[in-house]
Amino acid sequence: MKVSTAIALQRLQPEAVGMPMYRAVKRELLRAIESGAVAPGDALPAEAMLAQQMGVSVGTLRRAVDDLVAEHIVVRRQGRGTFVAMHGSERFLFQFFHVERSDGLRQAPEVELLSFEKSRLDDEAATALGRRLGEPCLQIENRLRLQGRPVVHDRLWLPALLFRGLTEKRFRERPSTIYHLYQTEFGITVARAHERLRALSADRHAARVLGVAQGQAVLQVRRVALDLGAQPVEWRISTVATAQHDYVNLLSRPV
Amino acid sequence: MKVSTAIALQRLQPEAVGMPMYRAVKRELLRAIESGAVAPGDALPAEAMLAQQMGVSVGTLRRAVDDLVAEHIVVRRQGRGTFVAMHGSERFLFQFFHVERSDGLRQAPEVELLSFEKSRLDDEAATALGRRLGEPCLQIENRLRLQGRPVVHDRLWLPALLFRGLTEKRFRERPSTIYHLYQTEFGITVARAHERLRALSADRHAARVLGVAQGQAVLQVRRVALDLGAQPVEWRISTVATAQHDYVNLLSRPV
DNA sequence: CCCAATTTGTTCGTATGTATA
DNA sequence: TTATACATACGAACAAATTGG
Repeated sequence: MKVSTAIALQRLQPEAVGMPMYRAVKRELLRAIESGAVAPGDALPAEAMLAQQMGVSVGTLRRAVDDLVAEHIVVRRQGRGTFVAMHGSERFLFQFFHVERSDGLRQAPEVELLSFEKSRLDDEAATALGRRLGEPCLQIENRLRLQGRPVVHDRLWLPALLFRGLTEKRFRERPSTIYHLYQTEFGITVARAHERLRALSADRHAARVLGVAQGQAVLQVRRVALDLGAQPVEWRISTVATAQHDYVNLLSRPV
Repeated sequence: MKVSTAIALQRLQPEAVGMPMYRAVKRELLRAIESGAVAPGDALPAEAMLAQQMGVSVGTLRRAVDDLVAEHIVVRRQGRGTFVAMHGSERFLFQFFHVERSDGLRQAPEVELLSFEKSRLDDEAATALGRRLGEPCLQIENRLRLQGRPVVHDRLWLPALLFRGLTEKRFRERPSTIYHLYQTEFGITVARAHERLRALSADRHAARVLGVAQGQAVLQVRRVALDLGAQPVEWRISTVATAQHDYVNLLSRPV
């Protein structure tokens, strides 16, 4: 694991910016992370070093990092350093996967690839991704199992321009989560997402994949995933069989 | 609006507590708010005053208040003060109401009371509320309209012991949201909630209330609302007609 | 096992800026 | 205008966790 001792950073002048210093510092750090100057998993330079480089006090630097921590963009470890957050199963489960068994049992799903093909963005996907209709994309279909049972059917649309060189083989042989693959192989970090949920009747395809009766009520989750710069990078429609599982949402978890 | 100039607060000794001072300060402030020493809408004493009373620096005091702000328990207003957060339509919409029209239009619902009766907790409600089976409760049924259309059917279970003296008249004639009523009339502040969502087929009752076909897929939201001390105070089952509306969830909103 | 160096975590105090009444 | 309150920024000291010798 690389430890950055110094990275290219702007020295900030007080008042030169129309915002508080700690905001400018945050933007500068974000820029360095987005640009790849510090890769996921790497440690940032120490706080004292960063503060000196950018010409601000340690307190101001920490204020900026506090924000990045709150957004899960970096993680602090006392005695070790501050690291660019990496996507892995823990974070996936915590931040991006909301389905668990009705009795509260929470486990990582087993993912099974159903299909992988080059395609073009339809109207809905193009709109969601803020891209042009008909733009080339990769379309991927997964089935997720929990406790051995098929529970989620995922369909993903990825703009081909953002994922150049992604093949079925590379996708299938990823060592960790999908978002980990985006991050390590394509420099795309999913920072947050918007989801819209609705109930509908399972169509023939979804029913077959999930092993439920056609017409059965299922939960549909439509997600746009955004990168660090808030640019849409993935459009996903998940269908969830909620006979024995729930979609869980915690409103205002305690700190 | 009352402005507290001094409230009963413990003076904290460093090291006397097995946690950082700012955590102890936060707990002490929470205690004061829970006890009603500062009522919702009231201003806390100024930061300098609080810091002096509790024997900590302003920086430490602010660190504690930062946490309370993040949890929406208090709100700061520069130049005015720090206020105990009040439940109102804005907060309701922002934190506890997740249904909006599919095109993204977000409005406060019109609420219509369908029934109000004294009852007893069934197994499911008792479990959710952490109370004994058969304990007296109030059971309330509402219909919520968005853009004139019936969209949500709510059933609420309230432990009678926590809402003594709540009558249909008082409930019906509340001037604002339900959570505002809990807060102002019963000293119960809903601070957060857990929700579990699933899809199912509308039963006859829900279908009639929402004006959809029986057997139509609808979204069911089961919510436990917790007060400041994390005690369950309300159990609610909402049924949402998602033909033209969605349940919206923002994962990691930016700060 | 202990020590020393490094890094983040906590706490203090002070000064100045900005918004409000 | 003045006073008050929160917001930003600085600098310093020590505590706690980690790592490597």
